[in-house]
Amino acid sequence: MKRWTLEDIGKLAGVSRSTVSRVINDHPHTSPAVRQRVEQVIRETGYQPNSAARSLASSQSRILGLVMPSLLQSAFADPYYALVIQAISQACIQHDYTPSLFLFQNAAEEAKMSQRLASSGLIDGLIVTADTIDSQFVQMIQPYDIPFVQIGRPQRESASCISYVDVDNEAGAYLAGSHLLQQGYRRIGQIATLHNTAGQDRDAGFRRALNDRGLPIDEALIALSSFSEASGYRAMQHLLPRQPEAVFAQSDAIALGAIRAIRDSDLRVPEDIAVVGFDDMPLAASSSPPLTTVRQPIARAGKLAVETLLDIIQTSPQPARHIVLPVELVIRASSGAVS
Amino acid sequence: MKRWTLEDIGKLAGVSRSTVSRVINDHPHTSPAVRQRVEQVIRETGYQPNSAARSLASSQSRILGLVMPSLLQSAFADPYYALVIQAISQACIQHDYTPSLFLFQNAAEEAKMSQRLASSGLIDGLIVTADTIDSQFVQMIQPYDIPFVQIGRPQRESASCISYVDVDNEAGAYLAGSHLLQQGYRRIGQIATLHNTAGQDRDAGFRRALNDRGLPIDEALIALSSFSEASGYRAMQHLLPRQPEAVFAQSDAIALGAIRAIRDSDLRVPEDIAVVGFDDMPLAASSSPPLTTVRQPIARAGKLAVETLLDIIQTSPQPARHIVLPVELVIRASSGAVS
DNA sequence: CCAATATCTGGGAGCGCTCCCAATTCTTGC
DNA sequence: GCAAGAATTGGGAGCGCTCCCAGATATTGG
Repeated sequence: MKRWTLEDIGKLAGVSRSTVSRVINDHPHTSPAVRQRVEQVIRETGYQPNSAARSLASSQSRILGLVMPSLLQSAFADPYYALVIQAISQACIQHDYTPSLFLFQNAAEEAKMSQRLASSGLIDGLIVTADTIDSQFVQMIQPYDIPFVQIGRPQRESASCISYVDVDNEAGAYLAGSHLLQQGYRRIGQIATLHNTAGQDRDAGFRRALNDRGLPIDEALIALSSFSEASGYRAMQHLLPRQPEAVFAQSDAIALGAIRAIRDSDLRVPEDIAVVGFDDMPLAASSSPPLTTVRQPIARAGKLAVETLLDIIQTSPQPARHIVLPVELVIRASSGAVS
Repeated sequence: MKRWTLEDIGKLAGVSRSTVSRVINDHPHTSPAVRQRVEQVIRETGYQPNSAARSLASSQSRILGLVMPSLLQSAFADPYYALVIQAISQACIQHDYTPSLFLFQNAAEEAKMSQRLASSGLIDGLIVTADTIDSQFVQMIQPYDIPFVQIGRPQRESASCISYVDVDNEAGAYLAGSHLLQQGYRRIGQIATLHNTAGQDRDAGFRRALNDRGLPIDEALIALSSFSEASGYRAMQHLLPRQPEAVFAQSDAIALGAIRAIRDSDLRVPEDIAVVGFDDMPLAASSSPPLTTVRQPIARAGKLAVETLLDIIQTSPQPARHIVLPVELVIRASSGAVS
């Protein structure tokens, strides 16, 4: 297949380069007859404009970068990331943008790439999922003027000047905690992940739920974990001797691990210990028992992140956009509310 | 931050555009003194070459596309894909290439994008994970002359002329089957996924293992499934009434679903039914019981796919490269071999 | 029917690089 | 000490597009 150029197509259609360009970019001031003829030729030749030339001339690449800094091997296995990636990829394609993926293993890689990402012009904007407390990535790209949006709340100091799309983790955890209280449980444990902002917010919501009912927080019933099944299992093993009646796990993966730990000790869910998760992953509905959990709209968040970023690119970075999506409690068997 | 150009850097270093270009691209014929001066200026300014201009002039983008056609929402949740993506992203960055991700939902999207991917010059090469029997994607890009590598064996008709990186699914399933036979099991079931080539190969290996021991295949003990936990659960439910002594599940996700189904029927693994999986996902080692499974080198396969693709790009598409990686059996508790 | 305006079209300039060739400078050998 | 050759360096051309302006053509009103 020949590599056609605008000029070629123009010649074949009997018009100039510029006219073909106008047709392709849907600019006004082209007569319907000409437009049709050109479109015909484009269809017949299978012409595709050269993206490099386009980028160079228009100084925009129509490529969006998705950056996930310093993920542990296991952390990335959480289906959460797969869903985020999928949603963003979808949204990009829908808006005729190309998604590029940057998964970094360590700070050195981040540093090396941040400059390139920000100033080679390869990428029009960045979506960053850097809500771990110690991630430096956002600080590294802020000095550059590349548009970016964070998924998840940034750390407090910088939150106001950074655009982000988040889900209402605090409210979700509040719902989860309140639900367990409503079921009559009093010794309620939590498996928490405090090294990212989502975990902190969920922790805050959980505590507020207990406070609102006048229940003191028993710190011995709070176990720390990372966002993985195995780590949820371990955390639950620590909690078991303290005999909680119920546990709020900060993610579904953690909840699944916790359930496994409970069953391995020959206890039943929810009869002996009730469990609530967070995320509503596909797995949650079909686990044994089906998991009561807080549904967060991951796909919508991803889509909104892309659209917010495009808005920033097309209009102006100021003011920073802050979007917080509502979540809902999905009640299933694991919390003892349904048989 | 100013957007520097080669010309700017040249002026600052007292040399010409061309010399700076030579330094950046590590071409020979530059005096050490000049080279050092230029590198100094580049460091001070933070200059990054404009990728669009580079692509246009050199007609290569240093972008690799990763295409995953028509994945169901749930299929993508399988950590397998996350690991593949991670490995490929890593390998790209290592080789100074940028990975782009194309997840397609349906055939229409595939058709629309295949042409663009193949002939806009945006992408230097493609890695395709299209081993489902009915995927048309490979056929759609074959007419173009864009280099591509498939992960997983292509369908028979086209396998010889397509470069691919695969793992030895047949041998792995043979190992799994033989292992169960060696444990003394005779009524051995299989949960199979036949709509992709990996599943077919695993099926063949499993059957060969049984055949080699003179055991007839009981088709009633073979249940069909897709690559998901939930679907493994359902398949196992079908198998349970037939009372298999052991089950070979074609993936770890399926195996986990099967184990859940077995336990939900108040049977034990491995005492009542032994289970072997395939993949050796991170989860497999820490499940209850730990899963005997066939370890496939996903990260290595991803890395090799990238490197094979780069080799094709840099040298020639001919002859087609065929790489089949060995797998190994990892024996854990679920097959009854260890206490 | 022609001037005035609105609509359409063509071509020059330029985006920031790479590639190539010619010009310049530096070596080296006899 | 000077020619022949090798190592450096500079600048033109061009990659395929977009953007803009000027010229051509069509449309309208008086």
